[in-house]
Amino acid sequence: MPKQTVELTEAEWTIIKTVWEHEPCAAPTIQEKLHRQTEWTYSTVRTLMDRMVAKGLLTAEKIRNLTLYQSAVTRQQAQRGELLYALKNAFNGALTPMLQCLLETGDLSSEELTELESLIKQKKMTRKR
Amino acid sequence: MPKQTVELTEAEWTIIKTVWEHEPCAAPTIQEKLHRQTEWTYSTVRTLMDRMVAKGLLTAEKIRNLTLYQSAVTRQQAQRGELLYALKNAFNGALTPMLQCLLETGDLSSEELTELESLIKQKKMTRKR
DNA sequence: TTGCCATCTCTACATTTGTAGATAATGCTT
DNA sequence: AAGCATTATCTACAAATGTAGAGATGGCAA
Repeated sequence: MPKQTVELTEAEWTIIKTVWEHEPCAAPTIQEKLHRQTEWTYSTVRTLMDRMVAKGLLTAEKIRNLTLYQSAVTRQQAQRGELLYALKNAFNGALTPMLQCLLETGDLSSEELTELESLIKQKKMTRKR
Repeated sequence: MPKQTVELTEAEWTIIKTVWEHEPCAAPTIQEKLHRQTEWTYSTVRTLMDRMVAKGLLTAEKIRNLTLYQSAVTRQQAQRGELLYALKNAFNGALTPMLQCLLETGDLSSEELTELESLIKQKKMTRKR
């Protein structure tokens, strides 16, 4: 069964996003891809990734001299985890205020707002089945 | 000027939510209020609160033998900070996908959905001013 | 005035997170 | 076979986070 509640640190987010884009991939690859953004050395990336394996966020398979990594949680799961964390701590589990705050926070274009409306309509449909 | 990016750890969230409800208040008060929920000792609560003062999340004023605390960031600010953190890390800054994921995540009643719709309509109004 | 209770102060310590160097092993190239 | 480049291993360490005990202090009740 998949991890119930996925929680990632900021550095882990950085890593896993790159893994999702390149998996299966080796640590040096990730290091290169991130180098511009983070300046992390190979050691840093490697340590992070191995810790993530220990936590069940990634899987590693060793082939000869190369360790190939893959994500063990999906983007969806991770995103959901992040949202649930915020929901629980910042909003005491109340979804509507959270959505409200998010709407206020953002610069949404009218198109995006319209898109949201249809998402909500859709959601309404599904709900009352 | 207020802190523009507020970030709280989970323990800090627990503390500040109780402070918001009782401020100005002393550490022992917070400890009592949280006791059921967290089992934290006075020392723990106190340490946390003093660290939060150092970070500018709370303010403290000493009156004789009593230290009175108050929040230095509003609930709004803190909530926004949490959301911005999630937005940046989990959604690469893309608001719509975040909202979408949130909609999918939650058990929203039709009433809540309707409420959201009107929020969006309102937002649309404001936008095209 | 004595002692108790509430509150504070200081220090401590384990774990997690962020970061990385030094050294070893592997395997390709000549 | 030797050397070079790539990758891996192991160890380290500072800062942040979570948690708390021991002892000092101040004020009130008897």
